[in-house]
Amino acid sequence: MKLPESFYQRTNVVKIARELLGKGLFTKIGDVITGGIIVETEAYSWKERGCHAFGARKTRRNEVMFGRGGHTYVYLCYGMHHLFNIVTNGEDVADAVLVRAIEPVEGVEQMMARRGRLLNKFHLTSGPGKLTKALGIDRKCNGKFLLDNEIWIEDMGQKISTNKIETSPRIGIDYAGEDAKLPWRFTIKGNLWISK
DNA sequence: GCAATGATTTACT
DNA sequence: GTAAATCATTGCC
Repeated sequence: MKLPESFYQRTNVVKIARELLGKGLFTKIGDVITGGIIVETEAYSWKERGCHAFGARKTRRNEVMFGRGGHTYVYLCYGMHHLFNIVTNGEDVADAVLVRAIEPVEGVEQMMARRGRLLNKFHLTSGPGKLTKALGIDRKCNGKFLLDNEIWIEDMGQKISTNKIETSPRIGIDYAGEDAKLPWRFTIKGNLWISK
C-alpha cells in the first residue's frame, strides 16, 4: 500500500525521515519493477546550510523542493551520481529527505544488471549514488509524484521500533559548518546495506 | 559567457 | 589512504 500524500505533507521533516525507515521504495521503469526497504535516510531543511534550498533560495534545480510534499527531487552530484530525495512539507517550504540506502527486495537481477555483475550484493544499493543507479533513477525522474506508478513508497507493514533506529550526523556536508553536526541521519541498527 | 565546485564512487599507490 | 572521474548548476564577470 502506498503512503498517502498526507504522510509527506506534515511539517516535521526529521520525524518523516525517521518514519521512512522500514518503508519500501519502488520504481517501475520500462515495465520492470525494482525496489527495496529503506534502511538509511537524512533530513534536510531550508533552515540549515546543508540544504540546497538554504535561506529559501529558489533556483531552477531546487524549485521542486518548494512544491508540496510527496514529490521526488533527483539531482546530479559530482558529475556522475544521482541522489534521490523525497520532498516534504507544504508549498513554499523547502524540506526534503535524502534516501541514502535500501535493502534490495524486488527485481534484484535487474539491479545487478544495471550496476554491473562484478559486485557482491551488499554493494548493490548501500549508498545514495548506488541505489539510484540500481533503481534506474536519473534526472529525468525529478519532480515525479510519489502516488503515480513510476516511483513510489509503500508501507510494508513493517514496524521499526525506536531502539532499532540509530541517529548520527549527516555525511559529506562539511562545508555546512555547525549545521553539519545536526543528528539528522537515521539508520536501522545492524542492517548490512547501510553506507559506511 | 565562463570558471568553480559538489548530499559520491571506484580504483590505485 | 588518496586521487581521479566528470558535468549540471551556480554565481560572478
